[in-house]
Parts: sequence; structure tokens; C-alpha cells
Amino acid sequence: MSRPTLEQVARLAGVSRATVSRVVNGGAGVSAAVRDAVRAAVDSLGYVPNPAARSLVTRRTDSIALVVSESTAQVFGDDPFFADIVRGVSAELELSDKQLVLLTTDTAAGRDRVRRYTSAHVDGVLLVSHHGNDPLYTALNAQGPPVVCGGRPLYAANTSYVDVDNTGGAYKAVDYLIRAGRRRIATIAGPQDMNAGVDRLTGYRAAVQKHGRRAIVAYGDFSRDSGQAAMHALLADEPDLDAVFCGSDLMAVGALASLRAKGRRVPDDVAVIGFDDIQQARYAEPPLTTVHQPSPLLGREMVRMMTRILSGEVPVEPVTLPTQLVLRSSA
Amino acid sequence: MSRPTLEQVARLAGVSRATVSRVVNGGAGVSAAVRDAVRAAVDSLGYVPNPAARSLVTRRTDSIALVVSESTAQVFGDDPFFADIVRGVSAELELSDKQLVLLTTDTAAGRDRVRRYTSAHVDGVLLVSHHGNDPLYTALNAQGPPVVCGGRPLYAANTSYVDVDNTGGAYKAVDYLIRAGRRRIATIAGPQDMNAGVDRLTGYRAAVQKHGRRAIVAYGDFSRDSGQAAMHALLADEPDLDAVFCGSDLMAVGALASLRAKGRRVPDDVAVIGFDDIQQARYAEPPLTTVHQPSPLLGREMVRMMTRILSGEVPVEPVTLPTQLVLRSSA
DNA sequence: CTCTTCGCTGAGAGCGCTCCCAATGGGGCG
DNA sequence: CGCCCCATTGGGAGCGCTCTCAGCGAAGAG
Repeated sequence: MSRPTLEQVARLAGVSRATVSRVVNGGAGVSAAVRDAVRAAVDSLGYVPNPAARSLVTRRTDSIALVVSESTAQVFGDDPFFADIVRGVSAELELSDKQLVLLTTDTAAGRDRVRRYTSAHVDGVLLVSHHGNDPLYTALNAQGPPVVCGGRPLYAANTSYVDVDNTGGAYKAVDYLIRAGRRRIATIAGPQDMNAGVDRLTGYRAAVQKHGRRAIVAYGDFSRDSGQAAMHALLADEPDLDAVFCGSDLMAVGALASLRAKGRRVPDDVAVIGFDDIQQARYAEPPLTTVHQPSPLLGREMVRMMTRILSGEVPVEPVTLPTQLVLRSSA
Repeated sequence: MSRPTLEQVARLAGVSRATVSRVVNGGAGVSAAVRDAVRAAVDSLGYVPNPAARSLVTRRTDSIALVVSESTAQVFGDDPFFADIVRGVSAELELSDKQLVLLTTDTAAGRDRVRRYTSAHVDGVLLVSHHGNDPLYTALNAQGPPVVCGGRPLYAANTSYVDVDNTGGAYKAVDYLIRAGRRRIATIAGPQDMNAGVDRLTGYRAAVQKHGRRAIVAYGDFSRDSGQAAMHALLADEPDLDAVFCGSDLMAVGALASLRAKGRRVPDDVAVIGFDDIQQARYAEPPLTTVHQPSPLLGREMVRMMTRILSGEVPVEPVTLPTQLVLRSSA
């Protein structure tokens, strides 16, 4: 009735527990005949190793945690970033036959869980989109399992992380605007306590400065509404701007709405470029020129980096994934 | 250096392993003095129970799996449904201090994992948005851990599931259109191998029939593009329709684009109602009247149902969560 | 032909925890 | 005053697995 154990498989195959264990774990050092007999027994009983028993002795759990702040998911709303990451992580973990444990850090209880769980429940932690001042990273790092961050941590040195080339992507976007003849290029920057917000602004500044232009900066929180509000303010302060680079597609969509409300034509009067390349960008009015970032790949790469760390490779170099400008109609 | 064990806590507190175990698991049947001493020892050593050792003997893992088909996440794209569910599940699981294990079923390897993992790795399985012909449900159900479905399974009788009132929501929407004086009301239905697609169409048919109208049905796959294409076809076949109820907001947004392209004014010429109430609906042009469904709550309720099952309650009645019509400008 | 080597297999000791059962002692009751 | 009961505690077995180590026979070397 209940699940078969190694012992039963061993009895059926007429060998010892140890031999069955060897076969189940790859079969090295077992003669072909015995190996086949054991495999047959395993199949006939439908044996599946008990992970608890295994991890009790190996001290590995073969599962890794993905830690996200719930507010992240919430703030982003329509932004499929979160789902993309999960998809990438999940797909890549499948290859190494590890489990994905999802943890949330918003409530105090949640953070507490993260702290407890990461000690013995998982072999490693994937930390995603934490704000710069997040004490969680330090706490995690001090305490044991290896940590890989998604996005460059703002204040933590000596970290393993995977990031997309936010700075370069922003630079490319602004550079494109300048080459297209735009004169007064503003930006709607994201939150400055998140690396994506900071780096995209940095890229903007670099491009603007390189061409001797003046930086015109407004701030949002990556959300659509904040983009709309920021565009509104920008239009009031700098009526003659002719381009705006937005730190996220959602903010760009908001900016588009604001520009439409003010009767500015896009891209004729004002060019708009976003960042992320979410689905909505394609269907925006007009379709949004934006910087594409490979979100699912970010998830995959985090797992790959973790795998390397787990297999003893150290130090591990940070990885930065390329971004690329996708030209549509808004610029 | 390494993690402290029960034994060490016991030694420090001057009691036996059994007593420490009792305290750690609630402290019933332990005198107050001893309990405090043990708690102090636990804190001072930073003791955290080893879940593998625990689950080896209790035969519980205190973790439950959320099984989603990756294609689901992919098809939905901008649809935050998936993220919402995860959020709800995660938040509710936190309360009972259980882990969330995420599994994906798209690749053959993934399905295989689901089959293996669900045997000893998790106490229960939450199955979400599986298509009607999905053999996974039967496989899971036959084999052991309790299963709770998100969305009424199409072909599986005698199931524990939580669903939103798709039929009722659709009915309300169409009923509203009729009362608003619309004469020729079409629908763009979702895929008919998913319960949401079927039930929303059923609600539409019920309302239309009740008022003696003719059903005008086109089909999409819940995606924006499919909605746009379906609207296009509908307009060709039924040029004088004056309302359309869409099985998803994304399809409604597509329909809006199609109507705009054909020069039909919304809601003046054609009223449009969607389903889901995603963020985009609010920002559609015009803002979309839609049927709100409580996605995060769906996740929570699935967990609650699972908790009840796990604590021995049986049979468990299916739960249907209410939907409500949100009036905006498109109808 | 003997000794060493090597490939394969089995025995056994735990991993850290829970839980059953026995032991202990103090208090209430007859 | 003796006995029983109950609340509290400790002892010990064992969950299913891995892994070290020893044993064994066959094969190769001298």
C-alpha cells in the first residue's frame, strides 16, 4: 500500500540495500547484470527515493529558493517580469532536477520564514529585485546558503549576481534619439533605490553628456500612473522637449497617454522610448520603441550561476545579459 | 560551525531530546520553567529544526506543490492571472507555515517530475488552469497526494476545486447589455477546452436565450490578437451587431482595436465588455467595462481547501468565488 | 603456484528527529 | 498514612537512505 523502500527493492532484486542505492544514483561500480536486475525491480515496484531520507544524510535538499518581495509583483502589475523570471528559473532547474521553492518577503512572517527556511530547507537562494536598502541580502549572505541576486545589488559588494545591461540599453536608446536629430531629451527615471532605476538613469546621463546635452530628469516608480504624472510635470517644466526616454514600458505607456492628452503627436512632436519590451509595448498607440531585456534568460542564468557555485566553483563572475533597442513607431 | 541539533539544545538546556522536541512543537505537556529554559537554549544556539529529519518520521513534508503548465503563463502574456494566483497561494501558505513548490508541466521531463515529486516531496498538489483533456489530473489523483484544482476540471468528476463564477459573471455582463438596450449581442468566446472558456460561453448563451435573442459566437484563445481577429470576422459576418461580450480582457482589448480600425465607436456603435479585470482594462481606450474575478483570492481559497483536506475533512465541497461587473466606459 | 590487485558486493553505522512507553514524583483521596 | 493518578520527563527505537569499510573471488604478476 505505502511507498516501497530501498529495502524492498533490494529484496526483490536479491541484492543489498547498498547496491540498489548505487544503481539508483547512477549505477557506477555495479555490474551490468545486477544493474539491470535492480532497475527491473525498481520499475516493477514503482520505487521513488524518499527525498527526506536522502537529504538527511547527504545534507543537500536538491531544492533552491526563489525569494521575491511580494510588493514587487504587485507594483509591476501588468509587467510580466516576475512571471518571466519564474519561467526561466523553473525551466532551467528542471534540467538539474531540483525543486523550486517560492518565498515571499513582504510580511514580517515572510521574512522570518526566509531566514529560517534558507538554513536547511534549500541548497541556495535566488534573490530577485530587492531594493537597495534591503537588509535581507546581508542577513542571508551571513548565514549560510549561497545567494545569487537577480539584478546588481546596490549596496552589497562581492556578490554573485546576474543582471541585464541596463546602463548600456539606456545609452543605446538615448544615443539613438540624438542621432535621430532630437535636441531636448528628457528621461522619466525609475526608483533610485533599485538598480534598474539607477542604472538606466546612468545610461541616460552618459549618453546625454557625451553629446553635450543637458539632462532633464523626472522620476516615477516604474508604474504606468507614475509615468503619466511625470510626463505631465515634464511638459510643464520643459514645454519644448522633443524626446523622452522612459525607465520602463509601463511608464512609457503612461507618458504616451499624457502626451496624447496634451495634444503632442508621437513621434512627430515628441519621441518616446521605453524599457523592458513587454507585450503592451507592441500594442501601444503608437507601438512603442523600447529596449528589450531577456527576462526569462535572466532566470535561467541565475540558476546556472547557482549551479556553478554549488559545484564548488568560486569565485563566480557576475553576468550581464545584453539588451537591445527594438525600433517601432514611437521613436 | 554547523547547524545545531536537538541534541545540543537538550544538553544546553539540561533536558532530554524528547522534551526539546515537545517545546519546539508547541510545548504542550511541558512545565513552564522547562519550556522557558528550552526556548532560551533554542534562541541562544539559533536552533532550527531539520525538516528532512522531521519529515522522515512524520511522513509529512509541510510543503505543497503548485502545478502550472508553462504554456499557460506564456499564452497569457500580459495577463497577471498567473502571478495573482501565486501571490494568493503564497500568502495563504505562509499562514500555515508551509512551503510552496512550483512545478511546470510543459516538457515531458516536467510532467515526469510532477509525477515523481508529488509522491513524497509534497503533501498536496494545487493544479491550475489545466486543459480539459489533461491526463495529468487523473494521473495525480490516482497516485496519492490530495489534489485541489483551480478552475472546475472539465472531465473529472468528484473533484475538489475552487473556481470563480464564470457562468454567473458572463450572465451578468450580457444581461446588463440587454437591459442597456443592445439588440445584437455577440460573444468572443475563449478556448473550449478550458473551463473558463466553456463557462463564460455558457453564461452568455443563458442570458441571450433568456431574452430570446440569437447567439452570435466567435472564438479566440484568450489572447489579444485572437480577440482582434475574432472581432474582425464578427464585423464581417454580422455588420449590425451593437455589442460584444469578450471571454477575456485581452481579447476585449483586441476587439477594441479592431472596432477602432473599422471606424466603429465604442460604446456608441458597439458596446464591449471584457472578463478578468486586469490592469490594462482600466487604461484601455475607452476604459473597459469588465467582469472582475478575484484571482489572488482563488489562490488563497485553494490553499484553504487543501488545508481542510489535509486535516482530514472529507468530502470537501467545491467553492465558487463571486465575480462582479465593473462598469467603465466601454459599455 | 602464491601473492597482490582490483572489481564488485554486503554489513552496519548513523543522519536528526518524533513518538511510544516507561519511570518518576507530587498531590489528592480513601 | 497508604495508594492511585496524573502531569512531566527521559529512554530508545526507528523513519529510509548514503557511505565507509571490509570481504570475497577472480585475474594478473612474479
